[in-house]
Amino acid sequence: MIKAVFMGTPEIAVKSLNELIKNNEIELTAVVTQPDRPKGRGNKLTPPPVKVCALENNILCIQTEKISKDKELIDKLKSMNADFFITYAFGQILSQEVLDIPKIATINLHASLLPKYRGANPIQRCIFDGEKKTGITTMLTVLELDAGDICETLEIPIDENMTDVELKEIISEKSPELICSTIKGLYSGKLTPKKQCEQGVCIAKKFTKQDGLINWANTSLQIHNQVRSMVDFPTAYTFINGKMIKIIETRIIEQKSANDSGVITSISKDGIEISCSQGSLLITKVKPESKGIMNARDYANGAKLKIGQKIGE
RNA sequence: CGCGGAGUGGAGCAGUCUGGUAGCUCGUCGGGCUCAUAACCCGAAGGUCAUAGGUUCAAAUCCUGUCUCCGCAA
Repeated sequence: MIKAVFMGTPEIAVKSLNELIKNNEIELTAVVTQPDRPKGRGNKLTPPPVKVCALENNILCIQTEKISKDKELIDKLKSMNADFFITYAFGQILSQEVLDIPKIATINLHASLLPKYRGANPIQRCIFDGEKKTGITTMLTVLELDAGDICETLEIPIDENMTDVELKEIISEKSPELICSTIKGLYSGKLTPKKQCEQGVCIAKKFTKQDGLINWANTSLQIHNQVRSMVDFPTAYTFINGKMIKIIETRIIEQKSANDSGVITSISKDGIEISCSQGSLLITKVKPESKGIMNARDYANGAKLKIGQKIGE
C-alpha cells in the first residue's frame, strides 16, 4: 500500500482528491488545506472545496495558515510515514523541511506544459496568449517555483473559442489519471524524472480586476482571447451608457465595417457587432450590472442600443 | 450584521418618486405581402406585477418582514 498525503485547496483539485481516496493501491492518510476564508457577499466564512470533499469522505483534514511555520503540523506529518506528498493548487510554498518528509517524493501537478507558464495562473494565461495547446505536468516539487524535474505530461489542444472555465474542467477531469500513474511509476522505480529545459520559461501571473477592462483599440483577436480567458474571474468588461457590462462570450468576425474602434456596427439575432482595430467582434452573451447572463440580443433590445453608438465609456 | 443594485406575459425593459383600466421592444402562434428572406403589413394568445402581512374606497406603486439573484469591496 502506498501512503500519501494530499495538499490542495480549490475546486479543480477535488476530482483528483476523490481518485486518491477511491484508489485501492493508495492509502490517503491526510489532507492539508488552507483555512476557511470570508468570501463573497456578506463575507461569509467559506471552507475550501478540498476540505468539503475530505470531510464527506471521512479523511483527516488539517487546515493551516502557513505550513512551513506550523511546527505542530510538521511533526504530525513526520509521524505519518507517508511515501508521497501530493500538491495540487495548494496555494502555499513548502519549505525544504516539509519537502524532505515523505519517504519517496513530494510531487506537484501543474496545469501547463512546463517550463511554460510556471506560477499561479497557467490556465487563463495560455488562453489569453492565444496558445493552441497546453497540458498538465506532474513533477518533483523543489523550492523554486514549478521548477522541479518533470515526471509525466499530457497535452491538451485549445480550440479558438475555448474558455477558461472549459479548460479548467478538462484539466480537472484528466488530472486524476496522471497523478496516479506518476505515483505508481515513481513507487515502482520505472519512471525517471527529467530536468526541465530552461529555455522557454515564463511565469503566469494572476489576473486582477484591471486586466478585465476591454480596450476596444486592440485587435478583435486580442479582445476575443481576453474575454474567453477570464470568464470565471475577473470577467472582461466594458461600459455602455455609463454602466458596467461584463462580456461573457464573443466570436471573431474577420471583416471590419467601420473605421472607428468600439462602435456598434450591427445588432442582429446573433448579437452585437463591435468594430475593433483589426476585424470586428460579435458579442453573443453579456452580463449587465445587477443582472444575470443574457443573450446580447436581449440586452440590446432592453437597453435600446443603436447602430453607430460608441461603447467603452 | 462590509457597501450597493435587482425581481413586472416566454426574453429584455418602462411604469414606482406623485396610488386610480398592465405598457414597450423582441419572441411565439394565425393570416397577408414577396421569386425569396432574419425584412414588411394585419391579427391573436400569454401576466396571482418574487412572496407574506399592513395602510387605503382603491396598491406593481406607500409601510414592514421574508426569499431569490447580481455588482463592488475584502
